[in-house]
Amino acid sequence: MANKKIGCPVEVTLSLVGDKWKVFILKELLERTKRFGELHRAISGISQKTLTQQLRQMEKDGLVKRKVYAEVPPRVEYSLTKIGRSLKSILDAMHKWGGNYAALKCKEQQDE
Amino acid sequence: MANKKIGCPVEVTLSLVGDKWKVFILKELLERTKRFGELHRAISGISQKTLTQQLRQMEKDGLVKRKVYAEVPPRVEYSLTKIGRSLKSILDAMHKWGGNYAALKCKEQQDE
DNA sequence: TAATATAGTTACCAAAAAGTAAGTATTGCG
DNA sequence: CGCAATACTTACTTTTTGGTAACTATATTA
Repeated sequence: MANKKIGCPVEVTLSLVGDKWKVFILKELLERTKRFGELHRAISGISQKTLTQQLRQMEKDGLVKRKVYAEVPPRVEYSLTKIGRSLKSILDAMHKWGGNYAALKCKEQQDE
Repeated sequence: MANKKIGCPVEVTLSLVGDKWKVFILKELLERTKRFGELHRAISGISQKTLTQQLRQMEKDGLVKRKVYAEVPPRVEYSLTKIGRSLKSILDAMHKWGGNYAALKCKEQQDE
């Protein structure tokens, strides 16, 4: 498949934050640094496995920083990097557009 | 799953354009109105089935208009609605961010 | 009359993503 | 000693997504 390799910059962005789990994680971490357990409780419906996977990918992508404390029971804190925080503008744009769209659709339904 | 129902506006947006096929279709139709076959040839790697599915969903979502001509062989033209065109700003934001990110990553690699 | 072109649809199969549930590691505490 | 707490990891299963290839419908054209 020719489109498998991510070429276009839009696809780059999409591959980094184009799914709901990453958006949820981003939203939580934009608030503040959080621990693994906090994230798990905050994002209802996500499994440990998926949360770990997404966080690891985001770490690899340079969006998230993972800090492990040498304690028992273990403590791991996740925070956004500068690049990660810069995604806020994208989320804001999507938020604004989505809100607008929902309002339009709502009005449309009432007209029927 | 509590997050299945799309609540947050960001998710609304993501559900409408959060995958590569829809982005590709949007890119083609932002150029101009195109026929089914044109889209199929322009978007390398997409199958007829998937193209149809995505177009139908986008039509349902009010992003795309489907115009059927009563001809044989059949002619069907797809174009963006006003709402569909308004997604350009989102794509542009993603394009800009993605380009920036790629440039950063590229520089980073050279530093190693 | 038979082939052609276009825009699909359908049945079947493969791959990817995500959930479930159980297991791991470690140290402090009772 | 044995249990609690936290952050995972792993094996297995389910769900979702998408591909392939064959089939359809029909006016026009040779």
